[in-house]
Amino acid sequence: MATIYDVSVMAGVSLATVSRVVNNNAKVSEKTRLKVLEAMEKLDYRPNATARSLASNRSDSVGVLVSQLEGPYYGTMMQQIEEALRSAGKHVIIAAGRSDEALEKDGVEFLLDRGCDALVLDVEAVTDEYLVQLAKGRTPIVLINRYIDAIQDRCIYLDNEQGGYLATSHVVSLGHRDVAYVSGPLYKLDVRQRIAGHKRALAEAGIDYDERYFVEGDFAEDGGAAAMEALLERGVPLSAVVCANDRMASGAIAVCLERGLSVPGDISVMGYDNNPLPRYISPTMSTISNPIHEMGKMAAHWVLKHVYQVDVAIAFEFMPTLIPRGSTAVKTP
Amino acid sequence: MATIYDVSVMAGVSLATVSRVVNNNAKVSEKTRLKVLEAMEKLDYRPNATARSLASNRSDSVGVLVSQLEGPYYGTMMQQIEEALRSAGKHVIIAAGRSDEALEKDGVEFLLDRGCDALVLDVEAVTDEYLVQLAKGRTPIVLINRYIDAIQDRCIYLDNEQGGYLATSHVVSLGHRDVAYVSGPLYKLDVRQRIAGHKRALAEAGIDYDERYFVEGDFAEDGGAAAMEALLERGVPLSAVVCANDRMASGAIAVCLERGLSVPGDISVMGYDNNPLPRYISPTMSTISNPIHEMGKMAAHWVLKHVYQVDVAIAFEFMPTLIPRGSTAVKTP
DNA sequence: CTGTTAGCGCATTCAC
DNA sequence: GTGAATGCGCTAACAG
Repeated sequence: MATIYDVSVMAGVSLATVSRVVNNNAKVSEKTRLKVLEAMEKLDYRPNATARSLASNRSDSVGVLVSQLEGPYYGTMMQQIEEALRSAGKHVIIAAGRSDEALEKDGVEFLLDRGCDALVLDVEAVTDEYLVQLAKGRTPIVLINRYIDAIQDRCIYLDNEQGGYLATSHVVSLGHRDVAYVSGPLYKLDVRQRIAGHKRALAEAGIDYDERYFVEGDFAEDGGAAAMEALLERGVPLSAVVCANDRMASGAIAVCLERGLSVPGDISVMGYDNNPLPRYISPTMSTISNPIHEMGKMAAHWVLKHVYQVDVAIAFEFMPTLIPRGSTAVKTP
Repeated sequence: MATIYDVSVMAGVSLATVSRVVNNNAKVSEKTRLKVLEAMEKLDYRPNATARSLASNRSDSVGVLVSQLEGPYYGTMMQQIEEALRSAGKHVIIAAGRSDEALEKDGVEFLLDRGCDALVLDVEAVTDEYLVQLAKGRTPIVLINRYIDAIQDRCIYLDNEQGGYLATSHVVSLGHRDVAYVSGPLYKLDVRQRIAGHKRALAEAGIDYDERYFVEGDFAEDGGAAAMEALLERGVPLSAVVCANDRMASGAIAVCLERGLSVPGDISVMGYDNNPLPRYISPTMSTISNPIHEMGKMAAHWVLKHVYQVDVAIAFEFMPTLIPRGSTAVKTP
């Protein structure tokens, strides 16, 4: 592997001059520049990113920490981030936190130690306090899917309260009053926000909140199925079930159909996230859009703007929208 | 940020000694070790990975290049790789190649320049020759989903020919003889291998291969729908359609149902990959298992074994299996 | 068992 | 416009 020194020798110039033409950040006469370029070419010289990083204290790479890599959710986000960054010559180092506080912190430290120029975090287990503290450090961070007042200028988030509100008010507006809610794990902030929106929609319709209509799920299809079964066991009248994500809604619908209940004839079911599902599925899923890819892209733009001085516009808050489809319908008497 | 020097001063030892206790790779008296650990603790010392990498010529990170990050396919693979590597204290740097030769090469060079200890590649646009050459370099590489004879000891792959064979022989064994095939993009090697298996199954059943029963698709749902429509337009008798992946099979089924054709009553449809699909979908998808997560894990193990001297067993070839479900049935007269 | 010394490959003052 | 010198933080011989 040729080094900058080899190039300088072949070009008959100093090492500093080679560095200048490589980085194109100082005046170099056209003549010597050409000599250097020729030598670089001949030696197939490629700068050593590690050495450059050590000397300059920049790495041209940004760390991304997500809670998991699989599923329809993070893949599209990662794709957007990688794409936006790579097209600006920056690169991505990935770590997965698995919704575990220790693992998330470990991931952050790893990315920090690797000398990332910035961190994009989609984390849920660490505390606000930790993140606020982290934000004071030398490495800029930007949060996806999380709003913290003290560092709101680094938060790219979805208005989940509004999303929860939209979902429930949709079924309420169809005439449903016996509306159950299948939430995600309660330790997650966005889950609690969606619940708050759900409650607001109920209150607005003058419907009392009733614990018997609530089940905590796990965001997985089987969990949605189990939740649906639990609700049916409870023997309370039920005409609509709002789920905190599409996967649980799928499980809930499956249980209904298996028990001979028609969806949406007997029970309306709402999802959340707008996951891609096969087009021939029946019923199609009424859901709430979750523009996660937009947020990923925006997080990348935030980094480009604040760390690499690229001139791009930034939006912080994203609004969910209702996508009514076939799994919800007007309440029949 | 405290450096190793700060620690050595506070502990009253030399810089080399600190390095020894950090790396735990040489005898240090228990007494001085404790002094050092205490100083590290007090200063909240964390080694600078970049400097360490430059000095030692190792980075404890491995590069992973995939053609895309989104979709059900690569997420689960990435997850397995990250998990296996992280639990061994190694880390993952990701790049996406987007099935473009230039981008794939660019990704490889980036990962190489970052000083990755090894590369895991799931690439399709670069030539065998390029990869063989790359394998001769100083950085070990391992290939997923690609078999190259000259470097077979670095290939983790699925027997796609066999998968293609299984898919088609399944419907043939159900009595179908008018069997269409919707392939993926022909420039992809695994696509051609699946086709070869398809042809073998036909030949074995004494069915002549007929171009009118072949459509090149794009691995996307809409492409599968378009392919199905094209097949129906052709006006040839049709009793089964074998698709090169589940997503296209979904599109194909959608078109059948929209046209009032029953699946599998009128037409049997086969998928490939065994993607997760909602449990309430009807018909359920007959498919071929593609143990991509296993292959991801194995690639990580390969790296652990050959680069980091961890003692693990390696399997190179993975066999697809038939998963018959509801979208295929015995041919009715 | 411990300290000294020399780089790893490059960016970045400073002189000239 | 160009070169010489210094150091980024750490590892790895080599002595002792």
